[in-house]
Amino acid sequence: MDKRFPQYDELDLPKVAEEVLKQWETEDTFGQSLQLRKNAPPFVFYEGPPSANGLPGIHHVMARTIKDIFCRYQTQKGHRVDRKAGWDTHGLPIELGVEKELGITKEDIGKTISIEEYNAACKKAVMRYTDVWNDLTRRIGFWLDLEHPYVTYHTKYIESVWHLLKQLYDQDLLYKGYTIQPYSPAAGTGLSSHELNQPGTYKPVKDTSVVAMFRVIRNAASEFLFTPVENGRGEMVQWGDVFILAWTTTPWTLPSNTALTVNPGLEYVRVITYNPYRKNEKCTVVLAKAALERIFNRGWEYRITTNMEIDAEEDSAWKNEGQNARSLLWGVDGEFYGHQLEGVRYEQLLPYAQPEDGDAFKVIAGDFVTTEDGTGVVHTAPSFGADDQRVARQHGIGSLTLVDLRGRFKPEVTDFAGEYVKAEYLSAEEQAAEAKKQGRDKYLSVDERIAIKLKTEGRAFKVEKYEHNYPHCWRTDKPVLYYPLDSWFVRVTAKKDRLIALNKTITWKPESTGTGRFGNWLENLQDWNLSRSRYWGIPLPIWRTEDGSEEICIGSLKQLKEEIARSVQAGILPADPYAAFVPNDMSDANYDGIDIHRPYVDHIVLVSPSGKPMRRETDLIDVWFDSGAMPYAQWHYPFENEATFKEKFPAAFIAEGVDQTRGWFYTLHAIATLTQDSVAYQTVVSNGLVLDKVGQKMSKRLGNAVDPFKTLDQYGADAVRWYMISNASPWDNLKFDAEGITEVQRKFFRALFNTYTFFALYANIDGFDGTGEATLTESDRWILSRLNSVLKLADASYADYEPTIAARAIQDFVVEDLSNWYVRLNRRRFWKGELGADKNAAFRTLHRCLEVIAMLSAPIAPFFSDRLYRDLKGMSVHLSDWPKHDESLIDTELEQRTALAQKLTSLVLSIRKKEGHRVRQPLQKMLVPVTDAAMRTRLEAIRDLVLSEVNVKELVILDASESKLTKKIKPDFKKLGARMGKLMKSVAAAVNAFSQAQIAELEANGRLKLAIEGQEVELLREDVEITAENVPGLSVASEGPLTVALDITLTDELVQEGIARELVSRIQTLRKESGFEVTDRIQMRIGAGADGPITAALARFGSYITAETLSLTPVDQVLGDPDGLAGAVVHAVDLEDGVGCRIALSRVAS
RNA sequence: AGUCCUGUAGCUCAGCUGGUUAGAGCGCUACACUGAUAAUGUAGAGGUCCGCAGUUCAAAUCUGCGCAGGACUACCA
Repeated sequence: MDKRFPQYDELDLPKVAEEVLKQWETEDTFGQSLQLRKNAPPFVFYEGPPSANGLPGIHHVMARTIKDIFCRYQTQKGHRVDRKAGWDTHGLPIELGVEKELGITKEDIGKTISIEEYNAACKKAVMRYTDVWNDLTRRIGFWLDLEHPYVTYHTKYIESVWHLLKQLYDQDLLYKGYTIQPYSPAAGTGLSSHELNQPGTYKPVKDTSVVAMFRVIRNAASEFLFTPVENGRGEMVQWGDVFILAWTTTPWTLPSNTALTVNPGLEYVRVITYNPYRKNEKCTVVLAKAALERIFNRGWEYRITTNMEIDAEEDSAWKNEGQNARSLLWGVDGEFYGHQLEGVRYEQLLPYAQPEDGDAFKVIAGDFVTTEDGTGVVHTAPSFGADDQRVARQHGIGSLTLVDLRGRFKPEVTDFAGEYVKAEYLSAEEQAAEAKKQGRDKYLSVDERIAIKLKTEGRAFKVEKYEHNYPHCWRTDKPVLYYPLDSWFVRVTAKKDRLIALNKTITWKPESTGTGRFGNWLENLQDWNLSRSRYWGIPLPIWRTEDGSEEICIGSLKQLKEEIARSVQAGILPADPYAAFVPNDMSDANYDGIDIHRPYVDHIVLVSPSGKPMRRETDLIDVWFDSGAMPYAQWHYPFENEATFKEKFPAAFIAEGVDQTRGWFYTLHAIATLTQDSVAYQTVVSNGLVLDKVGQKMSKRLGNAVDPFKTLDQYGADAVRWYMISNASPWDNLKFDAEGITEVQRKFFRALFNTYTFFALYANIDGFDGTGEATLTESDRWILSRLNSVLKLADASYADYEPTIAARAIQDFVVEDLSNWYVRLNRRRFWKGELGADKNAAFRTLHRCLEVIAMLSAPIAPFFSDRLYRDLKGMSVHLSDWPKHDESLIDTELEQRTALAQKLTSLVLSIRKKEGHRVRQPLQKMLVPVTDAAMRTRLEAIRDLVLSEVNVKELVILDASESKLTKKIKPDFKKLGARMGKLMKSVAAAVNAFSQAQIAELEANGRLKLAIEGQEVELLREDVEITAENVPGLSVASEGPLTVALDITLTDELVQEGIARELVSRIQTLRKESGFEVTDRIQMRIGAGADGPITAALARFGSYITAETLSLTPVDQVLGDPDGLAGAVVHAVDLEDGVGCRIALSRVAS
């Protein structure tokens, strides 16, 4: 037999994927698909570069699947979709990984290991897992040009980045500033705000918080705080020293305090009380009125001033228990506004050092001060807070920076010199060692010891643990400090309006990420801190004279060479270290011949216009700038490929995880806006997280991470991809459950595979070749109509970046419509009789369905659909053109009609079930009452279909209006509600209570007047739904408006036919069990009692039985002694209770 | 603390331009079917549609306030 259509024994998706992958590689199918669209309009996709120093996880399968889907879809739609791979190769994660491997810290770099060696190690480390990544990319079927990736450490890439920086510089969008920045002492670098905004950086921590007491110096400005008070004995006394209360959660910054900030517009109060940690020591404290309750909240007792002294003396409990006492006496004595406190001076709290760059220790005003927390007075340490620094600068206040870059106190802080300011910077062992030194069981943090010191000195009013969220370094997990640093910034705030306006033109999937998360981010934009004090990254191309008066930003290697030449000429640089480089030679060899990373680029000293030496600013740039520069740098634009760049900018589509919102999505957007005044991408899909099956984040620590390779091995890429896409929208988090993949495999892929196998089996037998006359039946037209509806929906969904809708529609079609309905109903047409117009129609229809489904599924399941398409059409589906949907083939009426047939069928089957009649037992008739002509027409059309489905001989259509059926009436709320309004409830109640007579009247007249709540309302026939509820005397089932009655009377003839069918079924099973081919002819003999039901059935339906079973035995010889049939095997068969026979079968040699 | 997303059957998800029996698949139970068969059909059990209030004749659907989970934002002294 000619096997035009390959047949398979079983479905093995991983094997299919492997084989198809091999085919792709030998045929270069990807290359062909690009070649095919060489001159087609481009669809531009940007691949976000992964960092190859870590292993890929299952979430990468998700992200890459999404990217692949739309690239494949657009290719099928006739676009040229180039996909250049890329690698993100610089940055902190890589450096920290290398440090760990080499067992060094940042301090060692340049000492125990040269920068050269260190960077070489980074370069090696970063590409370590490229093979693993490439393997994953291939195995999940993500088509990407892995042969020509862009790599961010290549000289060409860096040159493009320099060019971008120069553009920013020339627009005055790059500046150097001394600012307070988030700084990670553990990583040894400042952090940009978007690094701080990585998921999980803000964590709840319990810090020691202190309300410190700053002693006011008495002078003219503060005199009003020193007013004497009456002490209860009629004497006017000075109530102890006067203190300003200020709260902090970072006691380690107190030694660096240089000012106190109050809100000039807020009300403050003077409170007379006692020091909570010093028994019976009077004091006067100043704080915001609104903070009173919070500070004096421990059941501390409020007393009017005059009796306080006496009460305090009498209250021995208070005297002895101090802070633990039930009550602390206090009284408000004087109110004033914050601005009155301005200029008040106080004694330095912890006098370890004096600021040299300005005034200090006085009260200043700042609008940012609130009373939501603390005392309404902000302890101000200009070095460790952005607000602090700004307000201090405004008031000429100096600063103290008593902490070094590793997060340790400087020597001046004698009590704590050299100690880390955060306990988290010490390992458990170090903490234990420190505890020993301290002579304690447990290590006490600097914060805790400062609090103790203040308590003993009588300068603490309140010490509490305070839980709040604090930012942590995204790489080291250690707390961040705010620290004054010199850095270079991109002035993105200057273009804030453009950034916002351009964002509004971007299509975000889902929309809320763009308007909410990203939109809000842009609204609160901060300048982009570009500096990183590290080694492995793109060096900042700015050279400066020592005094900073002259500087130059280099935008190309050519320019650098020219400047070097000038410097050499001026005698500043002995020789050109890049002498080998030839400007304007764009060959890779020329570019790869030099290295412009540190330390090489650091050795270059340029000459300023006035002849002074200029050295490079030592910082690197933020790696996020690297990846944000990929639209330009991947093409070495503007030095090469200008046309290519222009054609491929901006991208039509990008996709990454939501975690990139403030990462890559932002840097792409910022750089494009600032340098091109354009978006970098028109559509962005941000996918959600992949969680484990109970909804927890996957992590190595929890051991619930899923290995992508094992998953692919086990299920094949198609099933994994299909599962991920069909289960939930990409932007919803996916609870990854392997059982879901199994289900997809079983339902969708097996149904599709079985359908194809079925087709191939009979198409091969009949030698179907797609030609010949074809007369489409109603069900052919139906499935083609459904197919076109699905095609239309899938097309629109893919175009709208809604792959889940497409996947579900395709899957439903395959499983329900095609496999469970069309193929099941039409089975006989495929194997019965010779190849003719009808059979041809069946083959063609099924072939078309499979072919289109292969094309629709190709973006999501690229391997299996390619195999399917190749088997059907002999070419790769990925080289095919997306099918056009044919509106004329969509027949809604037909689809509805078939839906009606399906519903009717299911109703009849449910009656059979209820009455205990199996489907093989034919029944005489079914009755369906109808209410209108349209319904009657529909029923006529599906009559044969339904009858054969449910094995009933006759369908009687009853006219519901005339018969004596019991009726049911239901108001149409949508129609009536609008008209009846408030009366609706009563109307509904009245309608539901209608008698059969009333229903009949409404049906007859078309209208009925009702009295509802004293008003007359008119009910029209269209306002209600009238359905038949019952057919007296018959077994009935109904669903909604549809009712079916089944006549279950059995005649002898019906019983015999049932037995005949039963026999056919048994014989077919026996044929199969005996290993006969579907086309084999047989001889048969049946032994049964002479006057039993089987004999009667054989007498009447013998020829039917022999025809169905391909039996050559003459009908009148079938009944006989089974043992008499030569070479046959005899089987005993029970048809139903008490009815049995013996059957002999033998194959006739063909 | 604020913003956004999510909350529907044991599980995964539809439905959500308001309309009266809230659906599917999986899983479970029972029965049936058998020329695709590790498939399929029918039936059953399983729901305070997260809670409360409001708008409305009518709310899973719209509004407000909560609760839970997640993501994000924040210099929070």
